[in-house]
Amino acid sequence: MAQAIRKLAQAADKRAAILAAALGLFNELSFNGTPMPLVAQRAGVGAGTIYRYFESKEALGNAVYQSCKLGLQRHLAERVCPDLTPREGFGVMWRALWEFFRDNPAACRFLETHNHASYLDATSVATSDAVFAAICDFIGDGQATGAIRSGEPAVLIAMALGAFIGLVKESDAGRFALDGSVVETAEELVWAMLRA
Amino acid sequence: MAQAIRKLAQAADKRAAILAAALGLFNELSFNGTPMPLVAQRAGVGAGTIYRYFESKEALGNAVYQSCKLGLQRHLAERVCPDLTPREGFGVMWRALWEFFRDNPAACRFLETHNHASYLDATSVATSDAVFAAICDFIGDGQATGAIRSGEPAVLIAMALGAFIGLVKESDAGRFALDGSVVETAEELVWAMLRA
Amino acid sequence: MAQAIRKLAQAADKRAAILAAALGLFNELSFNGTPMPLVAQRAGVGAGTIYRYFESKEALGNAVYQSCKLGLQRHLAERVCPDLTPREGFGVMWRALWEFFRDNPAACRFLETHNHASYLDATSVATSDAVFAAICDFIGDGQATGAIRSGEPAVLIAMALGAFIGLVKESDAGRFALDGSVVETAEELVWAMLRA
Amino acid sequence: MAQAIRKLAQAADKRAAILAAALGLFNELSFNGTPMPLVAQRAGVGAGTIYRYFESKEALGNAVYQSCKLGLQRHLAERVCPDLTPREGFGVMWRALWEFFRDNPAACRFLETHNHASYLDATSVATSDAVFAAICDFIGDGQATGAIRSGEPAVLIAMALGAFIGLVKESDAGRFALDGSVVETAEELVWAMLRA
DNA sequence: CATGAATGAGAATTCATTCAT
DNA sequence: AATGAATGAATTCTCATTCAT
Repeated sequence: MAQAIRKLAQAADKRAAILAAALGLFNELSFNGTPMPLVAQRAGVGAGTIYRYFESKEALGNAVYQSCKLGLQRHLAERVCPDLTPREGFGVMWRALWEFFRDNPAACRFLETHNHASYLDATSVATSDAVFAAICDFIGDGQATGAIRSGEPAVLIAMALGAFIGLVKESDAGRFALDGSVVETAEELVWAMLRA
Repeated sequence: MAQAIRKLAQAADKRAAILAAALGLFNELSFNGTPMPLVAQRAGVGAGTIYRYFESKEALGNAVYQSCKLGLQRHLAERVCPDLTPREGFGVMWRALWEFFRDNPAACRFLETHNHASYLDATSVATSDAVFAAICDFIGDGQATGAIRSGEPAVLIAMALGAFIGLVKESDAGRFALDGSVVETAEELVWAMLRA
Repeated sequence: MAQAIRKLAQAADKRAAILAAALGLFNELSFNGTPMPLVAQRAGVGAGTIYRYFESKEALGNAVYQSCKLGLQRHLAERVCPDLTPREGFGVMWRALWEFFRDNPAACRFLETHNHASYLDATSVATSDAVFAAICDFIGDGQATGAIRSGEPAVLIAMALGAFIGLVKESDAGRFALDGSVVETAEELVWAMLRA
Repeated sequence: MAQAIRKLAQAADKRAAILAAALGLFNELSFNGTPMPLVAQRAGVGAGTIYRYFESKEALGNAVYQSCKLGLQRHLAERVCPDLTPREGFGVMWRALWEFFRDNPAACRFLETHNHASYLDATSVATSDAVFAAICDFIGDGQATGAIRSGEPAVLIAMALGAFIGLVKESDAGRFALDGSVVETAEELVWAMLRA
């Protein structure tokens, strides 16, 4: 029994190592630019081993994508709290985004600065939609209280998230350092955009 | 002479056809996922012909990137005008972005929804930097008059552009239609973010 | 002791299961087209277990081949009887072939409708030669009594066996059903070919 | 124009070289045991070149099969002649088989001593059926005149062809030399089997 | 003894690039 | 200058075999 658990743990470790290696390389070289043997090497496993955990490169790409999206979802869900004013709620969400980026920069960059259209499967798209919808609900609530501007929630979210991703991309391009104080200022700016 | 000009015109046509074909395919399949023979086919030229106009696939990728970026730059430069209030100036720029997207959706998507890090050369990066800097200057001017919030211009630009790109990406994801009225509303929101 | 016997029995079972699984798969997918893990799966054993019973895939292929050939040999030897007229003797042998096919269709198809040249070892070839030689002797006896045509026995056997295998192959191709009455008729035809 | 023809000729040469190389190797190593690069090497072309002429290894296997079958069909069709007695007609066909083997031993061995079930496509099967049906017609005609035994033509053909293939296989196994005199004798034996 | 996860050499196939025409 | 057939290195993926458990 203990043995079986150890095996599972090892398998989970390998799976995680492969996912982590793939995430890093997809960021550096893009999905299509990353050879599987390189993923294997960085994960410290044999090339064939990847195929014990993932059906194909495409499946690996989707697994990486979903693992990142679900990580973000969990991160947000853990921090969101219903008993807050809209302004406080927005602050929580914005800082959650920031913490997610700070703690998982690779995941955040992979999700948001790459184009996944050519390989995402239906499950991945559904996952992405679910996360987006969850954030939309939050905006909808704020609109109900009159604290947040009226208008299609999806449009507001697209712009607010876009602003955050813009910060990530341009700081990656070396135009400024994305530290806590910038993020704090940015929070106020985005709130100025959203508030009624 | 007339012949020489006709030849140049043909050559320019072919070059343009190759660039256009590559742009479309890079958007659909990503840079690394696009085979050169497919570019040739869609451009209506022989595979070898591409190499008369571009040294390598990487060179083609950079040419596409620069052609798109310069298109954007030209588009913006043509519309910007020094004798406007900051609010008017911002409106001009925002609508210029929108028109650029409306008239060159492929170029806009390629520039902003893909990650080019693995193949961009120094010239491409410099072009990108120049466009960004030009927009920064505009913000700096507005800040000087006190009409635009203080703070690092690059950060403001990153967020404003990010909001626009967020609209493009999420509308592509089918979350809403990106039409003129949405863009008009969005202009106000972003101005709310930028104004002092 | 009882334990040791049980173990042997289990081992024999596993060996037999592996041989049977391999035989079926070699027929369906050919020797080179059959993966060892699939053999293991169909035999209900672990992939590594096969290598406790057989040195290599090639050794397994040879074991399957020899087991089939020896099965055929035994089948024929059990039925052949020295005190018969040549015609009766031929009838016995022909029907033995037919029964072998009826009772072991996989073995018969594997032996006779596949080309084993690329992996058979000396022992397998020797086994095959021995079976062929045994049948040749039978023909030689018939020739001695004048009941069977003169001529090289090997040629006569090649043709008679060939006719039988032709029936198997073409019935497998769906051209007719190979039932007892066809085989009975065929016996007469082949005898017409062999008799003096 | 002359140029275009030359190109076609070169392409046909390459295609033929690939088919010939594949045929030889499939005989030696079996279809599944033959690596594509080895086919390329023996054909004197690059590995990628094969895929300009054949979609996949399976397609190559089917092309080889069909080219051999059609070669046999042509060979038989050229020699068959309606104005012969059944005995003469059979002699013509038997010798045609023999000449086909003598002139195209690789094709004959590939067609008849290998099992193609795991990769043949519908076209290949149809080709095979057509050749078999053509030979069946011939037997049917002989039966109509009363010169050939009654019974299902397919069964008679299966046995007659089987006898021929038996000669090929056992001579390949080194049991005797398959020369003209053996084939002549064999003709009589098979006729003894077929005649009324 | 039995297992099956792990491996890496080798398989099929693709594709950036060249070059004879 | 333009072509597109040819190439072979590189890619994705498979599988015979091993070995820790």
